[in-house]
Amino acid sequence: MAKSPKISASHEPGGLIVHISGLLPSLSPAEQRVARLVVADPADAARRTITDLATAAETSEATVIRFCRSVGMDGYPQLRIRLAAEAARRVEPPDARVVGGDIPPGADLAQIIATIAFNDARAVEETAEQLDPAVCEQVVEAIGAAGRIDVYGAGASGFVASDFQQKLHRIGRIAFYFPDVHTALTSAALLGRGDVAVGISHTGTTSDVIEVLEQARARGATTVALTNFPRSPITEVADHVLTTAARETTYRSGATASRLAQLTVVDCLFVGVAARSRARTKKALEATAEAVQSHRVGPGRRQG
Amino acid sequence: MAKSPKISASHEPGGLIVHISGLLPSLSPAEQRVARLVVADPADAARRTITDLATAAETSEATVIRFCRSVGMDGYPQLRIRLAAEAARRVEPPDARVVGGDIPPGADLAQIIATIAFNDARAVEETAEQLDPAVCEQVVEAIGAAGRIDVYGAGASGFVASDFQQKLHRIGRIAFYFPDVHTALTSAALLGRGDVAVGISHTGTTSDVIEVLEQARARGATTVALTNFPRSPITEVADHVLTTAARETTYRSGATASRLAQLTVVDCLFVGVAARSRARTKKALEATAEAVQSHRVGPGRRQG
DNA sequence: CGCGCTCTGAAAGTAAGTTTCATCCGTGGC
DNA sequence: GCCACGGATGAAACTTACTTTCAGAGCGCG
Repeated sequence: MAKSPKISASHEPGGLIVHISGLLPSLSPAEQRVARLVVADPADAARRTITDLATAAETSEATVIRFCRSVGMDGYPQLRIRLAAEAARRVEPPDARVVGGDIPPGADLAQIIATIAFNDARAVEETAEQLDPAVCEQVVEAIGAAGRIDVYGAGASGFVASDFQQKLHRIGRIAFYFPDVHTALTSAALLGRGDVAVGISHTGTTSDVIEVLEQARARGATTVALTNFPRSPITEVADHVLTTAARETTYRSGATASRLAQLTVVDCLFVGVAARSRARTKKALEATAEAVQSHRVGPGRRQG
Repeated sequence: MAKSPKISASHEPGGLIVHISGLLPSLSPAEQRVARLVVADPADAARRTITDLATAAETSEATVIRFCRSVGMDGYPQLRIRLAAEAARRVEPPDARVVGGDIPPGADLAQIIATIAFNDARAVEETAEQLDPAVCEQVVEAIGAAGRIDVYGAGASGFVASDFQQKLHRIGRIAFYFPDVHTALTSAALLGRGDVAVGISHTGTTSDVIEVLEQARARGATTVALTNFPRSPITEVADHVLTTAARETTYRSGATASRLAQLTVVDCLFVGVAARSRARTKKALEATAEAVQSHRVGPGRRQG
């Protein structure tokens, strides 16, 4: 009874393979053949059935089971699962990611996708990391208490501005966005104390947006700038500056990465504002959700 | 026939869980119960035997097998192994992150930011992981060769559609976006062989977009759908289906996460198309960059 | 109201995993 | 040299897990 062939492996979640190769010399010849197969290619072993593996190791199923017990598993299924898990974990590092910014000319689409996703995700994460919660808080406060909110942005940043406007509108705040500079200027001229103006510009140098923000500030509104560059001109006309962290990249994927970063910031502000007044917000959101319901088709089930 | 209930999962080494949650709404009730258990705790599911899992989901083994097939697996053992592998890989967030998606009522802004950023970045990464390069390739080909490209999208997806249109336009492709359904329908009616129509809808159930895409297809155009749900109605009128992988979240941050995922896909397509014809693209990009230069202030670099 | 449809679980059937046991083979005692 | 012993091994019996089949339930539709 004392002769337990089972060597506990439960305490080492990570090192199953190592564990097995350590035990290898202490195993019987037939079990060693099994062990070698397993160590050589865990993922492959995990895919095999016990009969399959036994055949490959030129032995019987019984021996494979004995092997499982020898390395501390209850049975073959458990070994399989542990192997699969182990294999998955150790596959990760060898992915030579194209971390740089630019896409190599000869890249295939899979590579392009990986690169873009990496950069995009990175931009989002890094933006969040460097966002100053205190500044956000102030902005949220200002927006939450504002009589009216104007959001400015041109070109690519215009989409984000428009998105922000729509979000605020959905939770019942009075917000505007103007695709046209002149209209925006006019609107800015009508702002006053307690109102908020948000200017979005990736480079922070878009003169249209700066001008409008300046105007808003002159009228007494609280101004907020969202840009990638903390010392760009737009920051000079802003009471609060929020920055994104899209690396300087080429025109190619950079544009989108910075957009995503901006959207993330906008989302944070939005949720912040929404969280400030749960009840009112929820009601507004439900109302708008219902409004579009009739434009949805079917139950979304399979084969129509 | 082409319409197999099996949605290929073989090309996505990482995104099984995401894949499953995307498929969730298209599954039958009993299968959904199984799916939810699996998504909620993949590692645990991998440990269970099929009978066990069936019992836990209050259904029969047969249903579990059906579920396996529905998500593209050969059988239960394969699912188990894939789940184990997946679970192992995602052990990453051992920190008590608010992964669920929803924001707790008492959360402070820093927490909110962390949560949002995490979910957003996640959506981007997971979308890229499960994107099928082969399908992308076909879409890129089609767009690259198209006489004309129409991009459709309503509401939030409209921003993305518009973004895509603008991108394509910037590299010299003839692309259109219509904020209005009727105009879009009219345009779709004018499409023909060799043209491409792209429909964007997160839920895949937006009737306006589906109708327009259907129209485009009837006219002989190549149709592309971009949605989060691989079996939603919109996929039935599309020649190529691209999916995003934003988890089902509440309206709050979910909306932005799905937007980011969509933008990432659009960006991939864009870069793909651009890469197809470097020379022409580059010239077009430089020209457009110059055009907005006069609207920039100062030296365009940081220190304003 | 009945037809056809999908969804579902019970039960039968098959394959996988586990145990048992007889055999083999090397070792050491007599 | 012969025999008893014990671990290692695989064949076969056995058990459990997985898969398929099928009939009934429920639902939408004409």
